[in-house]
Amino acid sequence: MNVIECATIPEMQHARLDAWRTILSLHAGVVGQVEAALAEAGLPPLGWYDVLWALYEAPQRRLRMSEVADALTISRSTFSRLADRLAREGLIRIDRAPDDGRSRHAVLTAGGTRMLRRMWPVYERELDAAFPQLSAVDAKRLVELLR
Amino acid sequence: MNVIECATIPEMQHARLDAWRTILSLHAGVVGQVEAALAEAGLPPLGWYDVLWALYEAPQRRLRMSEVADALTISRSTFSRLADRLAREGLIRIDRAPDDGRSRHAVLTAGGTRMLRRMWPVYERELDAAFPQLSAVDAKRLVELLR
DNA sequence: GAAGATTGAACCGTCAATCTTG
DNA sequence: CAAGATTGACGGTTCAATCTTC
Repeated sequence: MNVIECATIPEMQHARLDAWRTILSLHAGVVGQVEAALAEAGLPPLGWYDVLWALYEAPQRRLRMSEVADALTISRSTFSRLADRLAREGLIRIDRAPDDGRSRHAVLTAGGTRMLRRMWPVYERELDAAFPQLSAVDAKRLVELLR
Repeated sequence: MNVIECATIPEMQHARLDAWRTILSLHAGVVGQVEAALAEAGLPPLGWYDVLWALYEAPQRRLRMSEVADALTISRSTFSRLADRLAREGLIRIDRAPDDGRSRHAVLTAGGTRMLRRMWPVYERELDAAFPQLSAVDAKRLVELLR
């Protein structure tokens, strides 16, 4: 993030830049803390949580492979391999889609739900530590500003 | 991000969670757009920009290897290899530290500064597109909320 | 022996090519 | 041929082991 020619950049640019830099550093910091806490607890990485949570939210606890990839902003091939790992641990199942033979569904298993319940408290604790002073009102204002 | 037992989570938790989710999705979206725009323009990835910018900001345009790694929240070994690539392209130089023989300095070259000037406009354009309506006042409020 | 940094081996992510089904 | 998904090959990231200097 930068202003190579400071004098030529109007104030709005600087303020936005500052906001983006803050978001970047906050993001890196919190994600780093959460990853460390999960590893410390002998739990899988954050990426696994994201998959389990996406399926938990979905109707029938299932989504098409490409829907999960899009939801997580990762490529289809990346999710294909990630899903293999999760399936090998019994946290999800990969089924053929009943209506379209080309498509597969990633399905959350009971073991996957249990893992979600084990990971969430660790995640939550780090979020609480990261935003100790943020009130509900401030949090809502934040969401409004960012959307 | 999750509330497995919705009813038991107080409102503050939910609002914070919502804020964090918003930050996550904003981050993924903007970073994705910037990476795509850089690749489109035949420029190096965002990680290279971060290195060049960190050095540009530093006194004497130089930092110890581990200082760069810490600043970017990546491991020392990752930066060691990343620095090799940048040095191979002539964007940085790696010097022995004058005072401590164990330490090395990553030093921004003239070519590195030129690359920074080529990458920044592309980056900036994507930031403008990402925050079209965020005023300077809002941006400042945002930074206050997050710190 | 401790601190700064780099390397070997294994793992993860992506692109392009491929396979399968519509 | 088009759409959904997986695989091979390649490059990037990490941990642990190593090397060098204090």
